[in-house]
Amino acid sequence: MYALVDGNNFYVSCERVFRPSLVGRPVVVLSNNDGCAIARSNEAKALGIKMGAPWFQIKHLEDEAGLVALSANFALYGDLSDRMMSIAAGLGHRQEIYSIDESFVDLTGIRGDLTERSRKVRERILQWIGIPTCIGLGSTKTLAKLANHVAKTAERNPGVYPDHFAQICHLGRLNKVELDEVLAATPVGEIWGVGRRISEQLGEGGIRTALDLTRIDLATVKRRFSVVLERTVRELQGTPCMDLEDEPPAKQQIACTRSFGHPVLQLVDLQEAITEFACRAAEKLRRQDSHTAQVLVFIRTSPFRAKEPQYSKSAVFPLLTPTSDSREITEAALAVLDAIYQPGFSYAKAGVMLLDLQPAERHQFMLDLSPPIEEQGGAGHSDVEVQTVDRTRLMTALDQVNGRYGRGTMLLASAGLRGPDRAWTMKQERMTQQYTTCWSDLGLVRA
DNA sequence: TCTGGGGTCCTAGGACCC
DNA sequence: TCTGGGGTCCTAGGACCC
Repeated sequence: MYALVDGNNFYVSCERVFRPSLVGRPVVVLSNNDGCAIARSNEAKALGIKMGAPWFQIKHLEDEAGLVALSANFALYGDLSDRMMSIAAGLGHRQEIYSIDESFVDLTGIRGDLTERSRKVRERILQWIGIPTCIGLGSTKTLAKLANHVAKTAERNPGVYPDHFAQICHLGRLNKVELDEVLAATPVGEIWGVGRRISEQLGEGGIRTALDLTRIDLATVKRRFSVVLERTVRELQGTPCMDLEDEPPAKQQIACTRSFGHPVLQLVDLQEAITEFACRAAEKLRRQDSHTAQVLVFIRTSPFRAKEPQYSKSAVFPLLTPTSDSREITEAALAVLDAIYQPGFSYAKAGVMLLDLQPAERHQFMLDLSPPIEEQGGAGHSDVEVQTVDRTRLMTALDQVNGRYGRGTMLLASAGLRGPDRAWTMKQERMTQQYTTCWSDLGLVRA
């Protein structure tokens, strides 16, 4: 049996912890650059605001309906997520943190009333952290996901599913007839792994509900769609096909990409941006103890400004010796930028991606074809080894300084020294405080 | 005027091998 | 006129997730 613990409207709930006046009001959290809505309170959903709706299209609801919009405060959400996850972990023996607001918990070997146990964990998260959650239980991860959907829907839209499923839904306790009723009430597009495209195609074939999907022929699914969808159908039928991943595998690629706050035309501005993205990506790379062998850079204009000339280009720089050194990665990235930059365009977005990642302990040295150096006396380390050690220590020091005194305390000169005055700096006009991770942002209590 | 960021997996097709 | 069989590896693109 698996449980899925999921924070309700997570980013909005995080903001409400420190600003209780937002409870009961329509609230959205906006993406970087205050671009579009990436989290909505129930009241905002009731206003008809869709996931991903551009802010400028819903801004009028500020005056008309009292809508509150906030800039994304990821430092706050990440910290509250950690706290929520540590309590959710107590539900069972093993936990997979699936996203910032969701975790699967393996309930194998847990005895007693699982619904009651889940309810207690839910209450503890609500009381200790302040985040409301829903918990779904099922015999496979896909069914636990479905159960979670049922729990959330029953809480928000009475009538779709039986009321007692609100907040906690244990599908494992249902008999066949009851389970079929739940499946029949669930549109196929709500199933984990069935997106918009596949949902449309299934609909054309008359498959509209989750129940229809469980009754489809497995061989046909595999042939007409893929092994991925076949696995989803099996899981829906109660056969586990996906394991819990309690130890997250190392990432296979690492990216840092941003849309700019203003259009960027000058190469020098792009160079600063690419330097920063490359250094951030390199930092993430070192955190997981990997090296990269390929650096990809892309730049592009805005596809939304259709009247302006469009340009989009990316290219890869292969590194002869895999590395996690910010200087080498930045040098490669800037070389790519030079090669793909075209003057005369208004650039809207750029990014750096590190590909072909490998464990740092695997060393690939250059084949040295130069003539052997005459005996210099003393054994000691070879030049290559000394360089590697120095470089590692330098990068460790860099990460430690920035970790302790804040991002950007020590940086490469090509990142520029203009700080927030840079042409491309993100727009974040509605930012809340970093209440839990920054001393100067602590909340004030007025007596 | 204003439209996010960061990932994963699978498949088809081409290049290449013997 | 007639042109095999069985592989691997890589890449681009599509689908999905939050």
